[in-house]
Amino acid sequence: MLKLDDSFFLREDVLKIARELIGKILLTTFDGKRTSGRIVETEAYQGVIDRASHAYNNRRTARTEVMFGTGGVAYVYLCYGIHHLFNVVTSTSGQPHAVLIRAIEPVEGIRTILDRVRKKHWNASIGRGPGNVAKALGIHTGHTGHSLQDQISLWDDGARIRKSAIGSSVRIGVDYAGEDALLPYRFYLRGNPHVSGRTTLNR
DNA sequence: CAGTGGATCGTCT
DNA sequence: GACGATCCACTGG
Repeated sequence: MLKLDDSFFLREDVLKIARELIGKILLTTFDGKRTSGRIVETEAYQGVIDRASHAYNNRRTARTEVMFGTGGVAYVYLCYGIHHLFNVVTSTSGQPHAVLIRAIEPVEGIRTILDRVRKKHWNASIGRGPGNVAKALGIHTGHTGHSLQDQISLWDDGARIRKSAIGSSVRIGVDYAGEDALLPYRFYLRGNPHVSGRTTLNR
């Protein structure tokens, strides 16, 4: 296992980073409980020029400020009052790019994960969808701004994903973004049961 | 499998 | 005061 260091996140090409994160391991250690999952679905949000992004048009607020800072940290926000959505902030200061982690296939700490999602038995929906990713790994809005080298970290475990195994599509739930809603900025591991979204999007 | 509606609250206007 | 980078339960085919 090789930890992804800052140089991975500081690059400018957020689409490339979103694609490369497919197959990587997202690991958290909270209260001595270690849980991890393989990333099987991501979405890129391309800063100020992307109408789907919270940072569109240089929109700086207390909430979005962290995206304008240096990459390699977490941006977690509350959606619909219920769901905590975890993003990886990328690029250098001033370029508010981010990658939303939309689905994981759980790897380590299955019992802890089952406790967190209040399920008794394993099933393929665990880790499916961004709200469920954060829930399974214990990530919440309080982790915004935290470095991705500590309690939350990303790893390359050596798994090699063929380019043809990664599909792309439009992003989910961004209808408000006008023509930017049509951009193919969502990436997923083909055939993986933990991937979210309609089946027609996942071919 | 697809479509619908309710839950729930921080954030921004 | 409106709404959202969602999820689940439930309906019908």
